[in-house]
Formats: sequence, structure tokens, C-alpha cells
Amino acid sequence: MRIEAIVAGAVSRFFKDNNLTLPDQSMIQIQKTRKEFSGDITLVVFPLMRIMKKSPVEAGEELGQYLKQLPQISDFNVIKGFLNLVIEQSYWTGFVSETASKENYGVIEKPGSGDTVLVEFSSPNTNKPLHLGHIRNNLLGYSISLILEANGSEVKKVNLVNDRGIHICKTMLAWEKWGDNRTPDDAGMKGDHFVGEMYVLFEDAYRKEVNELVAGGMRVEQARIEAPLMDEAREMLRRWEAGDPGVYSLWEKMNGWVYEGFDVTYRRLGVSFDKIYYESDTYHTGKKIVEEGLEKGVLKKREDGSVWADLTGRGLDEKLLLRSDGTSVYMTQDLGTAVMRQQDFNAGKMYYVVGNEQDYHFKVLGLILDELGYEWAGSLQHISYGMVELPSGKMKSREGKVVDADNLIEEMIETAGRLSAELGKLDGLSVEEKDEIIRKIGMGALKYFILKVDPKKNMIFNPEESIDFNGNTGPFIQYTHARICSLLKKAEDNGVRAEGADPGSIALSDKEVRVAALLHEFPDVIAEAGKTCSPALIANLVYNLAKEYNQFYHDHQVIKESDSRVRSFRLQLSLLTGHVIRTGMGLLGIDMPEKM
RNA sequence: GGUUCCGUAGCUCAGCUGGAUAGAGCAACAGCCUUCUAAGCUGUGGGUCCCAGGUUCGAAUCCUGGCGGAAUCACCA
Repeated sequence: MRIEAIVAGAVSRFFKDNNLTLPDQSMIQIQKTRKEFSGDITLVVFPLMRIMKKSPVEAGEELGQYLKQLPQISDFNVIKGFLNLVIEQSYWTGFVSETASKENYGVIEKPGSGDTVLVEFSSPNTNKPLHLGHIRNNLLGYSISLILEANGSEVKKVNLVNDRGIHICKTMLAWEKWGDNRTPDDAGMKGDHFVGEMYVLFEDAYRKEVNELVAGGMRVEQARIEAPLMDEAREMLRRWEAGDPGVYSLWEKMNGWVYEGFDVTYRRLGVSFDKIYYESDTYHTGKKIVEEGLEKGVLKKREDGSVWADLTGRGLDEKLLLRSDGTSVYMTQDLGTAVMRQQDFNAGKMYYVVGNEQDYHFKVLGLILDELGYEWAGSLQHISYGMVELPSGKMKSREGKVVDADNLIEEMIETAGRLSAELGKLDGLSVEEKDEIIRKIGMGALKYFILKVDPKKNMIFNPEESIDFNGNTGPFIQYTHARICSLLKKAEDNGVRAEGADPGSIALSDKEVRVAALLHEFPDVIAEAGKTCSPALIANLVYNLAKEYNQFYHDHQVIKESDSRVRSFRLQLSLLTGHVIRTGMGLLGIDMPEKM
């Protein structure tokens, strides 16, 4: 049993023995002891003093005496209302020796438990390449999938591609007009970038038209609607919806280019999906659902033919589901997608990793599904994350104020290569080996930079200042891991091995205990990260662990330690630290090089 | 205007359901490599936790009201 549970149980027993009743288990508050005080864990006695009818110090003393009888507690001290408990060192050595060999320590493996969970992320539009905002989405979605898996769920990762609509028609129109029949290959570009350029061409020309109309005295809103280019785009959308073969094949061709480009970016990011949905498929189902809702009388049709969900009874507004011309909107497609997924996977939970700009949308989506009578409506959960902003504010693709995903990835890897060369760390390795390590470091820096931030918060990225490789960064943690690998290898080469058995009662330093305590916390952090869908919690723990380990490494000899029991413990501690770093970073989708 | 989220060191961020003297990293400065990887370690300076009230043994954390910022409320996605 874990030490916190042991102590909590003992406190309960104390109250029972003294014929006192604890109104609430949560009054037993156990936390880590702060660095500046002696002890390992702390019981907060303030909540208990009233029940004991004693002063905080008296209550603490009495509880301390009682808890000291536990074999795991060696000493205690009371400062104000805080009872600091010193854990018997054999508890730590026992824990470390027991756990050291478990490579997957902290991960719950529940094969075939049937608890299926679905995670949607990425959800790109097919009219432009991915940017930094998409990177955050992809990394979060992928990491959260891994974390849920580590908590024992069977996870299905799904992507929903927005492959239809007016924005796609804009790129198609631009290509027809100005593309000269060129392909991405002709242009020497990735397909998604090539199509993205068509989108820019359209927007530029369109803006010009609008400006001319406005100069001629038209109001801006009107000009936007009446501009000839927009009219053509709309006409193309109509032809697409009518199944015009020419438009359709152009649509397939250009989307194909984009998918080829996306695949490259996804591979670089290291993300993958179990199933990809396309809105061009799901919007049919969405429409059908809306028709059914009309028949059931849950939805209402207005005189102009548009269909609405009335959510005024739920404290919200009315929501449009079909336009007066019968075409579908975003919500319609999402209704269809949700129903199709439920049929495909029957998941107990459907997570949507989507930016917080769509908080309202997902609130409404859940309510409408509920109104329509789907009993699983409550299983939808929006994992809402904050925007990535530039120092100048929000990224705006129309103004060219975007950080392109492929560029950023390339820059990160380039920087990693330059630093490695400067430090001479990879001298003597083969080119392939070098490239692999450099790639891991560059991507590690990028991924960690994004994932260490609380998903709910907006974050700022400054393109002027490159992402760090020192301090609280991915490479710092990777470096610690590489050091451990090197240490363990050296130990093996020298025939020094960790004896499997518990080294018994040896004297531990503060640093050793602190490393052990962080390792001890790991399973709880994985659980908490799963509950809150926050990879940042894992990033935090792994960083603290790496930092503490580096201090330990600086202050203590491992292989050269002469006392074999101490040496054995330190090797085990290093081994387990390596496992936890690798597992933890693995849950962030970050690879660990063995040397760097 | 309504709703939601946010405001912590010069910058980027931690601070879990209220707990001790609010912490890291970056940047600046000063040290530590003939010893297991110096992408490391140690030290110094740096704070009105946006403001004002309230709740209580105790508030960066919870409540109310301001101020500042963001998102959203579309027959856009």
C-alpha cells in the first residue's frame, strides 16, 4: 500500500480509537512537505483540531506520537498546524528496488476491458497547410489519447477532415483561373502548400474586387456578396453539390494533393489515426438526422424553409440546422458525425479536442443530441484548449501572420543540428544515427514547449526568439535520459549491477529521497492527467524529476560508490528514473535518444 | 450589450479540489569540467499574485463588484 493511504488509514483509526467521529474523509489532508522543513509528507491538522478540541500544536503532537508507531514513519515534527512526518528510509529503498525493473511502471494495462473511448483531434480544412495552432491541437490530441490508454481505456483516435464547402471551392476556382494546369510537383511544393497558395491568390483577387466595388459606392457587406469571384465560387459549390463530374474530379484531385502534404506533416509530428472521417460523407447523415428531428417535432421549420433547434428552454438561443435553401451548416455535419461514430465504435466517451473558440458550439451540439433523444449525448466531452498567439496577437492566415507547421519543424531540427555540431556531442556517429538523434531533439524541443503549458490556457509563441534547448525544455529532459543510459551502459560494461534485492537500511541523502518521492508520485500523476486531460501535469513531473536527478547525479557517485548496497540502490534509482522519464515523455509523444 | 475564459518576476510558464516565508526556466551577473555526458550543477539580484471588499484559524486559489484582455453569441467553419 502507498504511504499516503497508510497514514490516512492510521489517522482514521486514531479517531475511532478515541471515540471521535470524522465528518468527512477529506479532512485528512496529506501533502508533500515543503523543501524548507524536515520531513517527507505533511498532515495538515487545522481541520482536525476542532474535533480533537485541542490546539493545532497539541493535536499535531498527539497525532505524531500515534503515527510514529507505524513502521513506515520514523520521526515527526510539528510546526504550527503542520505535522511533518519523516518516512522510514526502508520504505523508499523497498519501493525503488521493487519497482526498478518495471519498464512500464505507472501505466495501467487492462487488455480487453471493453472501455472504449474516442478522441477526435486535428480536424483540418483542406484549403491551407497546417500552422502552429494545428500543431498544438495534434500534439494535445495524440498525447491525451496515449494518456487515456495509460489509464486503461481502449482509445480510438479519429480525425474529421473538413473537405467540402465554399473555402475549398475558392482554391479550385483559383487553380482553374491562374493555376496554368500546374501540379505541386511542377511547382516543387508540398501539395497542401500549393493549394494554400491558390487560396491566397483567390483572397487577394477577391479583396481587390471588393475594394473596387466599395470605391464605386457600394457598402462593404454588399460588395462581399456581390463580388464576381465570390459568385463564381458559390456557383462552383452548387455544381459540386449537384455532383458535376468536372467539378468533382477537380475537387478530388486537389484534395488528394492536400492529403499527400498533410501525411508528411503528420508523419513528422508523429501522430496517427485509427479512422478518418470526411465531412463530405457525414453531412448526408446530418441532414437525415435533422429530417427525423422534424418528423418527431423536436425541430422546427420556419416559413422560409430553414430548420432550427429551439434551445430557449435550456437557457440558450435558437440554432440554425439547415439553411433556407436546404444546405447544411457546420452543426448539421457534426450531428451526423457524432451519430456515425456512435454506430461505428459505441464508445463510452467521445472526446473532441477543439479550440476554446468553439466552446459554445459544443455546448449546443450536446444539447441538440439530447433533445433529439440520443441517450449517449452526455458522453460527448469537449476538450477545450487555448489559442496559440503571437506577440502581436492572434494568428491570422489572411494577413499572412501565421507560423507554418512545416517551416517550424524544419527550423527546430536545423537548430538541434547546429547546437549538436557546436557542442560536438555527436561526433563519431554515422550520418543516419546523427540525423535520427537530431530529429528527436528538435521535435522534443517543439513538442515539450507546447505540451508543458496547461491546455486550457492561451499561450504565446514568439517567432523572433527560438525555442530554448536549456532549462525547462524537452532537450534538457532528453539529456538527462541520455546520461542515465550512458551511466547504466557503463555500469554494465564494468560488470557492476544492481542487486535485485532490497538494499535494506542504508542512509539516504535528501536528494535521493526527493528523487524517490517523485518516482513514487508518477502513477498518481498519470491518473490525474487522464482525469483532467492534461499532458502538462506529466510534463511538470518529468521536468522536476529530471532536475532532481541531475542534482543527485552531480552530488553522488554511482558506479564508483564503494558500498555495494548504496551503489546498488543508486543504480536502481537511476534505472527507474530512466524508465519514468521515458514513459512520461512517451505519453507526450516525445522520443528519447540514448545518447546526445 | 449577453455569456464564457483569462490577469502570478522584464519575458515564458508552474502553483492540484483553500494551507507554512508564492516557485521554475529564460534573460543579466558571479562561480564549478585531469573524476559516471557541462544540452549539466551552484550562487546573486528580480513580486502591490490587476484593484477593492467578503467568507475563515488560514485566500494567488472560493464569493461579489470594478478595471484590463480574449473568445463567442452568423442562413461562416
